[in-house]
Amino acid sequence: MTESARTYHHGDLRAALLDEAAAMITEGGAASVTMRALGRRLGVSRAAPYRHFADKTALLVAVAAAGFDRLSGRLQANDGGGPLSSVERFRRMGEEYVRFAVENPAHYRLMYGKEALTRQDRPELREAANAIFDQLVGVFQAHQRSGAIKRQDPHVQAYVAWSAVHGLASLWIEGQIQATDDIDGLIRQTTRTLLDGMRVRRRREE
Amino acid sequence: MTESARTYHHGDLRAALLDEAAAMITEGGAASVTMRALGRRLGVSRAAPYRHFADKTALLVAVAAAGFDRLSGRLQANDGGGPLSSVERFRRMGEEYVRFAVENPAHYRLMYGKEALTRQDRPELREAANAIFDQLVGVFQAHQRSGAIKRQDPHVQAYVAWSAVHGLASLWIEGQIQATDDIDGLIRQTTRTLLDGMRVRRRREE
DNA sequence: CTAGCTTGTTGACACTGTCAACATATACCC
DNA sequence: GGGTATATGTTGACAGTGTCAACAAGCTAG
Repeated sequence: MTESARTYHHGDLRAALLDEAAAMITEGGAASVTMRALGRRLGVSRAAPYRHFADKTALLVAVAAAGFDRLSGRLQANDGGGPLSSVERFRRMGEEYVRFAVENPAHYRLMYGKEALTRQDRPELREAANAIFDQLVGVFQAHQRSGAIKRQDPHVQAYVAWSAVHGLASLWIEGQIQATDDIDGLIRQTTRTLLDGMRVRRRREE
Repeated sequence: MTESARTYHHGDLRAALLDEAAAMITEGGAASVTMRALGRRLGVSRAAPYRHFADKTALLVAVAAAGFDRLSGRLQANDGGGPLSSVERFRRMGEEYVRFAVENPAHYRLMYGKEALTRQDRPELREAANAIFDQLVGVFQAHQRSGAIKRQDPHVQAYVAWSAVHGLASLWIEGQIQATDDIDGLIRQTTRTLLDGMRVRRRREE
């Protein structure tokens, strides 16, 4: 009514729901997303969303999956550039990853936290997360080939690095880091410490 | 009625609520905690909890605070031991920290996630978390004094280390790490990489 | 044009957090 | 002791939630 002669059928409610849900998440966190509010905001009835998503969890899973796509795209776009050294590739990847989380805190939480998404295992999300992880593993493999870091299961190295970066993003998002507001500095310190810690060294130490 | 002549007054409802809420969190996550269910499980009416906690968030904050106490206690108990090297102190601290998270996933999530606890700033939780962080900073100060790692703002080092450990715990809890079930191995790799990365080195590199 | 599928709507149910009004037990004072 | 204030517990009520069933409107293929 307010908008251009809205017909009975919405047109593309599914996409609109995903957009609107993402907007609500940004505004007030995942907890603020309500099936009824979604309908209200889109000028549609409260049960309309159920024609497109089995339940609220399914909706949120779809939003999270979209988030993974965006993150993955950003990481890849940032990686392509020129013929970068593997050190630089890793550094950039970490920075971009944390930046995404910092810019989209609620969205990031939804993607990597199980709280809002019940405890159910969602294969779609698992796959999306795995794809990003595999990208990271690839960087470490290249990095090993260049001879800069220890030869060792790159999955383990990737887990360690991912932990550090994810942890930094999480703590920052949850407001646990207050002593400084220099997130970029912390990111640099983190990536440097990781790379130094994985570097080959003369004297073995265990 | 079922229990030893329950009187009108419960005796110590407040403590019972905290215990029961913690139990429910363990069983079904923070989302499964319901004021009404709490009353039901304790044989008390649905509004009774409101005599002890202003609202549900206050209850959960109290539970989270109790969790911080337990974690802090565990870390300290584990630290006291003998005259350990600072390397060993850090290693143990990291291990104990992750172990706590792995053993009490929902509780840990509640402590460090803002999702379940609205976005409000809770000074009590902040303080509790800070106390634990300060403990970590102390370890790094000692570690610097022993000459093993770079002289640098120990807060930064502590943030980097905390990030890695918190990230590992989070990823593990959320089921993101599946390639291996050797959490202990990952903990060791993480702490070693961190220490190596902070070690003093001959040739400077930037 | 009509039959059927898709997408939307409304009514209803059980559940939630929370408040106000009321009831009972305990603590304390004379 | 008696009596009153306070702390603690109870019930009724309200608005809000996710979700389903029954119904309605529009689109699409024959």
